[in-house]
Amino acid sequence: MRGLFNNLQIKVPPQLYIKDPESSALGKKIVSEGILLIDALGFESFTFKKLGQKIGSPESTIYRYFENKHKLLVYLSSWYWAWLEYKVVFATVNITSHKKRLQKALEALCETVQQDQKYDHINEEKLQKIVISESSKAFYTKEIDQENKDGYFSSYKNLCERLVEIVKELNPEFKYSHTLVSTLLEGIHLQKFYGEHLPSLTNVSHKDDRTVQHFFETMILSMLKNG
Amino acid sequence: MRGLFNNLQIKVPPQLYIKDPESSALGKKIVSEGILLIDALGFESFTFKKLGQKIGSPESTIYRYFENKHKLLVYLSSWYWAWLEYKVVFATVNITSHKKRLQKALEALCETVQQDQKYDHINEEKLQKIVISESSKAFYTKEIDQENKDGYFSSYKNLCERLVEIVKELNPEFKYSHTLVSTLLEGIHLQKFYGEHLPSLTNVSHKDDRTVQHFFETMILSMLKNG
DNA sequence: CGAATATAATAGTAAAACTATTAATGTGGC
DNA sequence: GCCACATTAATAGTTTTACTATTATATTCG
Repeated sequence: MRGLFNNLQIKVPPQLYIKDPESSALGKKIVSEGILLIDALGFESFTFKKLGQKIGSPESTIYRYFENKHKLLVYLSSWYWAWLEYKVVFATVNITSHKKRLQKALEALCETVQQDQKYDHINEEKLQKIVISESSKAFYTKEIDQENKDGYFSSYKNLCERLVEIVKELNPEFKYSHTLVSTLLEGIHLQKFYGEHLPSLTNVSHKDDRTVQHFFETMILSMLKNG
Repeated sequence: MRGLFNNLQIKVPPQLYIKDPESSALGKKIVSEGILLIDALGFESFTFKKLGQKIGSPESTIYRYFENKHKLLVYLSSWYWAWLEYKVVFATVNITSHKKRLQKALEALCETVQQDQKYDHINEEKLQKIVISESSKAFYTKEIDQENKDGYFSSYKNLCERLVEIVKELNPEFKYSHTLVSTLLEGIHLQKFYGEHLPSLTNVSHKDDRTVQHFFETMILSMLKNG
């Protein structure tokens, strides 16, 4: 995927920020250093004050870009989902075999991001780590219904729809394509997380992308055949 | 499942509490009112101070039972997993057909708990809601490796092992039984959560236990046949 | 009944999660 | 090049959270 997106701007729902962080150098710095700091400290210990110290700005400046750290997390997750959607689209374009399309999509979803080629100011490798370990906190809140209504999760939904299309090509009769796809997406991250931290709950070992991919390919193909 | 466990004590790893909340009336009140309050406020807004006000005790008293609210959450989750394990065991005992055993286990896992029969002082209905929306926060922390080493997640692992046995009966050759079971357990909760809050990501509707059960039964049986 | 233990009542601290105010700096238009 | 305007820096302040500490008052258990 090297350099593929150099001229593409990933779109994130604007209700997630106060001022678009892509619109200034400081905004980009907030995002790029924010990723590094959340990855280093974990979301609970991450604060705007610490981020301010890291980038040499007062925390009040960061508040002019993001209402609070929760919204920053939703923003980062959305960016990741939108980026993944592009990866899936490019990986499957021009491929005609339905099965091959599924396999290519799964490969894009399961691969552990390498640090060699960065999209602009964003470290996708660390962002992926954040999404794996922190992104569920973005929707397990009491405000989810309102935030959903306000479109906070549209990037994730877009990715899901994209994958539902690929599933439906293989079996248009299948009744649970959305359930299958959402189980897949969360399942991939869960298995990677377990592989690293709770190995007794999984058969995949750390950074073993192939096993994850093979498991979920088997899952989808056999369900579409028998479901 | 009415009254089945009236004389059974659910065991939770003792490293999760400072003083066993089952050992005093106040401890039980902390747990029972804690469940209600976390359900009402969400875990982020829940504090020991608010819980203290609700039970008429100072927060310092609660700290003598639980080190912090994170450990209370791990305690509650562990109680739930241990309780679910018993449910699965009782649902499958004396059943000889391997397939029937799986179906009974899935039924126990998927059913939405009713409030009619309470285990002792614990409101399982609300506890289940908490586990669905909050329990992932119990392990998505920076301390997971140490906490895992300290045995915080043994109840969950026990439940997984129990289900792995049932899967292995059906196909002893299957290489991904742990991955299958952990995908199942999280998947059930995820689908219930989506059914309630993000319906466009799922084909199950709110409290539609049968669809969830059927989906995962199809998933397991078809994977064991084709994997 | 007395000693240990649990709980209540109260106070206090450091940090988190903001909000507000003013000063300095930069930038775009004329 | 300078003025207007917007952005950022510097600083301070508030409320709440997540604890810790101290002492007084009940309880209970040997």
